[in-house]
Amino acid sequence: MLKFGNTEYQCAMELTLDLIGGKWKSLILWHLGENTLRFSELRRSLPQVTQKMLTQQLRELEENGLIERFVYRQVPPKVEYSLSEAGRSLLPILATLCEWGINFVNEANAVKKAALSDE
Amino acid sequence: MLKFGNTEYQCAMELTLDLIGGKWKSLILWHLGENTLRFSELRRSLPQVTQKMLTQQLRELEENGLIERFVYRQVPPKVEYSLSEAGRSLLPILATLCEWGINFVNEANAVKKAALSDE
DNA sequence: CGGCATCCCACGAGATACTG
DNA sequence: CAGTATCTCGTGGGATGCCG
Repeated sequence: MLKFGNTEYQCAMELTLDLIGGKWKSLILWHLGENTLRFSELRRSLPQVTQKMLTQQLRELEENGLIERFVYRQVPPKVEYSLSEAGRSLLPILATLCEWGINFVNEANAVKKAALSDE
Repeated sequence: MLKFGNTEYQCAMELTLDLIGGKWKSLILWHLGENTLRFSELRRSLPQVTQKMLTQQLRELEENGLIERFVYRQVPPKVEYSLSEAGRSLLPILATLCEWGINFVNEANAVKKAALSDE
């Protein structure tokens, strides 16, 4: 039995999904990568995500200590986001996941092509 | 640019999320693991997921070739689910993800305890 | 520029009932 | 037992407008 915050989890996968399973979270983490990005840059690199959703997911990621938020006290405002150390430790795993995905579709497409040329 | 089915993806992470990013998908895959489970067994191991949701996610996983579904033609019906080869190839990555999650909360809790004893 | 606050709708998902 | 089908409701999330 695992505990984090005020929630208890039956298994580690549930816990992990709460951390990075949000609709856009892993995509955000992945796009941040080793970079530090301004809010507007992040928006541009994730056009599918609305501003509201992006803000919301960023807040949750920050709360859980996966990313860091740095506010420049100036006008006009400037806010930068970057991965925390914990966030960075996740990057290699996300990279593996991506490779797996690419591999998976490549094989799937290869199988389909072979089937077509059989007809 | 990647293509799978009739969808095009800007980046591999998007593609991967479409495959396993569904609300319960990775949890289902993880619980299946090396086992073959009947529908009812799966339900019992995932009490948070309603029957409707479970069926739906299973269908999508099957469509994408991540799991296999075997129907025994008998009354009462019996249906078994197991990971496909592609699905099994994902298991090690999910395991790493779990470890990361455990590690993450352990460190977070340790930090919190240290802070408390400082007061 | 980087947000909240508000309004509002669509659809995700639960509950229930029925079937091969 | 392992599903579909139907109805329903709550809320996730889009659109818009305002603020430091």
